[in-house]
Amino acid sequence: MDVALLRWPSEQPRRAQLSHAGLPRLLVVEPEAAPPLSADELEDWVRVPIDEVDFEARVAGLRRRYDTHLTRSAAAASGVDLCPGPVLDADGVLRLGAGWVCLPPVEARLAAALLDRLGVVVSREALSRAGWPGKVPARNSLDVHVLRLRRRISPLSLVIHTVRSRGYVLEVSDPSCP
Amino acid sequence: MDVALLRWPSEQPRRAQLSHAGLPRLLVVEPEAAPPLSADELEDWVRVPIDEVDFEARVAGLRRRYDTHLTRSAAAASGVDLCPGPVLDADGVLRLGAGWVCLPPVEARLAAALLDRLGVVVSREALSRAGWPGKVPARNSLDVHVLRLRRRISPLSLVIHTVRSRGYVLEVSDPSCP
DNA sequence: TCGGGCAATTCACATTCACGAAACAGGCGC
DNA sequence: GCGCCTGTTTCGTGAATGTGAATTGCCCGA
Repeated sequence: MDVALLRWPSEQPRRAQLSHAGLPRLLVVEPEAAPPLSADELEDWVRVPIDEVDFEARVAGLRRRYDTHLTRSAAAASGVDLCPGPVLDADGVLRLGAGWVCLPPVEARLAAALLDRLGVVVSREALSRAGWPGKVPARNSLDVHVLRLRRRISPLSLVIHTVRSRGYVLEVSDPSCP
Repeated sequence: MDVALLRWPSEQPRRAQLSHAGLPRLLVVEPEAAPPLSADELEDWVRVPIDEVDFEARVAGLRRRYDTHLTRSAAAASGVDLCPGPVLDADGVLRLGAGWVCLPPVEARLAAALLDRLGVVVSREALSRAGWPGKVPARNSLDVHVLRLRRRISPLSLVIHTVRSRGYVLEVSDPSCP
């Protein structure tokens, strides 16, 4: 997950979308425009021109706040009503509710592709491209890795259904969190 | 309550005090100095010279975050009893609940880096930088110190998980305090 | 209905590499 | 000198990935 960059105030609608989705964003304030007013910890802003070091510091700060924010909401979800879907962070850690598993590189890429289309069929070709960028894996490699991914994520109540000769579908099977 | 203004990095100790006290603060970064790294939502920074409007916007943002922060903690306090996480003081004493252990310098720095991102993956590179500032330790030095740190903190129900080829995660394993 | 054929699952290795753990040695303070 | 902290060497173990082959299951035509 990365920090979204957008212009302020011209991209205000997108800011609202991101805010609603709970995603971190950095507003680049246009000249003469007033800075945004926000109490959202997942939002920050800069005015250009800006030193590159300072810019990176703003982005890094947002990332760190987002990470701790994810951790907090994962903890909160275990206790109360919040019900975020499965989330795969940049370190290959897949979280759902209170539980988490860490995925090795290939499986992390496969999981990312499946999560992108949660509940929708993902073709074997798309999975091959996602799991092995720049290569074409042997026919069985994908099967085996799907098998291993299945076993690894089953404790999280995540299930990969096969749609014969079409592809695979990732679904949350736990009824406690539709 | 107002936002505290202080120079960075020359007033670093005061920043630590304010951070510990949970008070909002705006760091004024001195010329040529690197911006602070922080995941604290009650902290922000500016580099002078700065437009007065932008400055006020930063202060106002901190105030708003502080207000919502107060509201949240009040709600949390009224709901369930506070459950303080592990704390590492400046003398290298690590406390959690009733127990405590004292950590030697290297392990204290590693623990600080892990505590800073409790529940989140910390890369081996980040840990190396944290544990050995200005040096690059041998491959196994980090392994051995993580091993020693693991053994030292296990009585406190603190666990360091390995995320293979990515880093380490510190977690509180005691179910009495999630 | 039966069997061929294909798709998918599963197992059984082999290889490589990251990490864990023990043992040892130097240094420093009490 | 003794004990603790630290760094280094060395070896073992397990994880990640790839590959081949045996097995299962489904669809469809004879």
